[in-house]
Amino acid sequence: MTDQHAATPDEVVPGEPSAGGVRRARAVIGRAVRSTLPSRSTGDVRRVDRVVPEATVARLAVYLRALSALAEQGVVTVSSEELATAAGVNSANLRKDLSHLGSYGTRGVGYDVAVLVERIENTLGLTRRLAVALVGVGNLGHALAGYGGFTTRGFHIAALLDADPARVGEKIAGLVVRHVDELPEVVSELDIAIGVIATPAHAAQAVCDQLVDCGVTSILNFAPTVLVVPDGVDVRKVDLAIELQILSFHEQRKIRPIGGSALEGVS
Amino acid sequence: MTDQHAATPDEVVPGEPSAGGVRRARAVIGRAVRSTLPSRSTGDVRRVDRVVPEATVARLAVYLRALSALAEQGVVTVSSEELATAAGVNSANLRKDLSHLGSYGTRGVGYDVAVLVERIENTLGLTRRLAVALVGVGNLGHALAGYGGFTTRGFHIAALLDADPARVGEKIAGLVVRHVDELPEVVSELDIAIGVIATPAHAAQAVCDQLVDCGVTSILNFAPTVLVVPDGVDVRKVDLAIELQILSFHEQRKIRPIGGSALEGVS
DNA sequence: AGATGTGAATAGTTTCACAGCA
DNA sequence: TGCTGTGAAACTATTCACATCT
Repeated sequence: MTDQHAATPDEVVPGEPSAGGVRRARAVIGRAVRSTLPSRSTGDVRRVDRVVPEATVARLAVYLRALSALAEQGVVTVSSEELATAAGVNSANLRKDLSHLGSYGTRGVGYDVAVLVERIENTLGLTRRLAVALVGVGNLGHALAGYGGFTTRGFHIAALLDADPARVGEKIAGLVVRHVDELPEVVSELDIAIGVIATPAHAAQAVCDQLVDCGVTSILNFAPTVLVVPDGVDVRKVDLAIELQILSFHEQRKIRPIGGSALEGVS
Repeated sequence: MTDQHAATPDEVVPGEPSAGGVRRARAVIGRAVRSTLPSRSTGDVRRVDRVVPEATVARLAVYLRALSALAEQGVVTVSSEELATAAGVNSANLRKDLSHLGSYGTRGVGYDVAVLVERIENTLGLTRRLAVALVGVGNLGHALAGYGGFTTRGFHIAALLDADPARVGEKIAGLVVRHVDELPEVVSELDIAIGVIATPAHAAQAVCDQLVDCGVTSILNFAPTVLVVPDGVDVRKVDLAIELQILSFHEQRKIRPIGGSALEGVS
């Protein structure tokens, strides 16, 4: 199924039951995902069918970042309390999350940072380095191409594409921009696993269709549009306007009436 | 929820119960928010205390965009089915969402597009135009400054700031970059309601603290860091690396074993 | 008829609280 | 003793199914 997702965290645009062959992307958040995991980082063969809830997956990435920072500082062990604080979550939530990956902590002690890093990287599939194609090198795409975010572990931008002939041939961040019509060759030659759409809204669906036709089944969409994709394609969406509007909603709620029985707290 | 939130939906990094005075940002997604609403777009005085769930708020912004497109096409009425399709959600979900704003549909007919637009804009607080300050005009910040996303209804970028003296004075998108130390004056002079952090990770917490000190209580964070903020401050986060890692997780799950009892679907 | 609005059922997520192990 | 791992409880969200109204 497909995932149509609002970043955001949060985020959070749900799926829809099927109608024809093509349906809306399923919500990334909300459903647990069956996962076959090696049960230990030692080379044992036992495999356990586990379920990692969507909400947990999103947080694992956060834990991973916090753990990497700890590892750099030479920290060897963390308690759930410490790591939870660093990640901004409740410690019980963290323990529950980690329990979905198996038991890797030591009671009375905590978690071994290195072991946990490896375990999470494995779960998220970050041992491979997935090739990313970025379509649309306008304002935002240009910035994304040079942004450090992609060079994080597990990904590399392998190709830049644009529909504008004037931009084709331009060199950005060491890559030459190719025409979007070359997508089929680019995808197969470079083994593209993830497509990032940073085009204007009106072009996004067409680009998305092209990506899907080329066999790309994971898409990150920065264009302010709902993408329609076939089953089996995951779409996540990052939408500035929506984030701002959500903040606006809460901002509005903060304004206290003058004689003020203020709204209790904000939460 | 403090919204420490992944665009994405997913996002979806929860808050944490208090510990000292300063706690983690509360999760934006997950808790309903009490909202005092005028009950009709007619000028009647009746006010109803309603609750709008967080998940609903996030979707209202999506509905709004779809409705605007419909309005431009001259469409006067939509059914929940049509609008739900355009927004990529289940129609029952949409109806439930809208029911939180009151009853604005007509049975047997559908919803009046214009009425619904106004109703949602009101709920999201988009009648005011909130002033946004963008801190960090590096790669990403530069792009955001020029990006159309902010000029969406309800917002305008009022100030650009950076810590790098070499960048101060530069003119971007019609605005002169000011030094981040001028934040207090900038915030009060321009009545900044939302701070956008597009700095490197290591600078983000300091900038966040400055914003909060200046009285800004809504923050959109593009830096890959968990921000710690006092109660009452909302943080939403857009995190590229996390989005990619979530896609990676699902990508990994798609790979079928060769003799393959494939994993059934992906969901 | 046809579509809304909503109670009830279901599903997913977070938090509590504590048993159990190091 | 201290911290993990986890059942159970609480809460939030989604979907179904249908009464209700135009």
